[in-house]
Amino acid sequence: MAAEKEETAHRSGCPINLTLEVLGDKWSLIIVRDMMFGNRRHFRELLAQNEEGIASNILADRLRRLLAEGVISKEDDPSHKQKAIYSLTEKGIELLPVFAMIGAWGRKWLPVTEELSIRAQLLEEGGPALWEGFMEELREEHLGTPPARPRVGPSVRERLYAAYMEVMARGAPLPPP
Amino acid sequence: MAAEKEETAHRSGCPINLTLEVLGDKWSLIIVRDMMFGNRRHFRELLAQNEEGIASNILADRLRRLLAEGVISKEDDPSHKQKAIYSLTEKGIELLPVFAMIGAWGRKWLPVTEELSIRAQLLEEGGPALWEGFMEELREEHLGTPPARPRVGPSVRERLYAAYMEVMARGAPLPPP
DNA sequence: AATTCCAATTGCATTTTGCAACTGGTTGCA
DNA sequence: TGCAACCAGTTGCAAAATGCAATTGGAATT
Repeated sequence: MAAEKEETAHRSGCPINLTLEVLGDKWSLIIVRDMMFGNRRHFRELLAQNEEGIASNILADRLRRLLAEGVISKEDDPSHKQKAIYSLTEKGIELLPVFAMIGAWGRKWLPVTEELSIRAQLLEEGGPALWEGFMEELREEHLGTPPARPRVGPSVRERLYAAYMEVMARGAPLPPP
Repeated sequence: MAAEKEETAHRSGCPINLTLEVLGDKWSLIIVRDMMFGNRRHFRELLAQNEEGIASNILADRLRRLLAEGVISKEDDPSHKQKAIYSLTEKGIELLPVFAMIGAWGRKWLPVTEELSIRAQLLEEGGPALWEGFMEELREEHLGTPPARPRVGPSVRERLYAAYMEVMARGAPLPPP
């Protein structure tokens, strides 16, 4: 028998490198972003509502990989025999601070549009306290974890969405119908 | 004449997406990491001392792209007519918090080796105050910015390197000769 | 019974990656 | 002065990844 000692061979044991081996392409984090901030849980939602126009074969491939890496999980939708529900795992939820930092950097240095960067701005201004609140919400939604204490007022996701809508209402260029 | 209205076409104006368009591959951040934490400034250093074994054509291509994106800069080495010195720009230096978060995530969730993750651990424990100190050092080294106030004691880079050597001395597996 | 919805898969052309060898020039040393 | 080592890449080529459009087989809706 040939050797197959471990799961996969890695280029190195450096945390930066290993993260890039898992997430270092142009689509994986886009999908996690849509699940996290856009609350997309089905293949169709991820495909049709994606801002960047991901192709269905790429989406299927990346979902498979993220699943294999334990960043997301997949289960049957009880109401539809052929619908699958994708959820973030704790490993995936904890990518939030990474998104916050990447978003802040992109907002500062790249030609972002206002309506798509307002969420990044709020996340940056809210800091770790807001991140933790959002992660708690994600644990409720994706892991079924009961809330430590009942929430008062709108959720972080609702606040992010409200800010987005407000920018849009102020006359930001409309996204394609 | 055909239309060529802007520099490049983007998939969307989302900060996450734009960052991925610039850095979303398996090598770009590896190169920035080596420049930032390993103090590699020449092509040969980046090529030969790279832990993951980058190929020279990939390295040349990524340096070209990072240069075009303004993440790094390039100048002639006055001492060697054919040596080029690569430096981080402010835009590149400000990737440090992104590295800190990615490193923390990788350290928690991926099979890192101790000797290659000790730096990530120190960066995580040091928090934003340490990051700012390191970024100040990088501005001195790469931008020539005079220090706001003279440094006392070892630099952040020296401290990170000392911790790495200490782990190695404790008997971590040796890297290949 | 027909249409729409669902999560993908297939075929194919294009692009990117990875590997090894090589290039034209410069520098250091005997 | 000559030669080896060093420098920043480039070249050629095979393999893999990506992008696009069309399609699949079954399930829910009307």
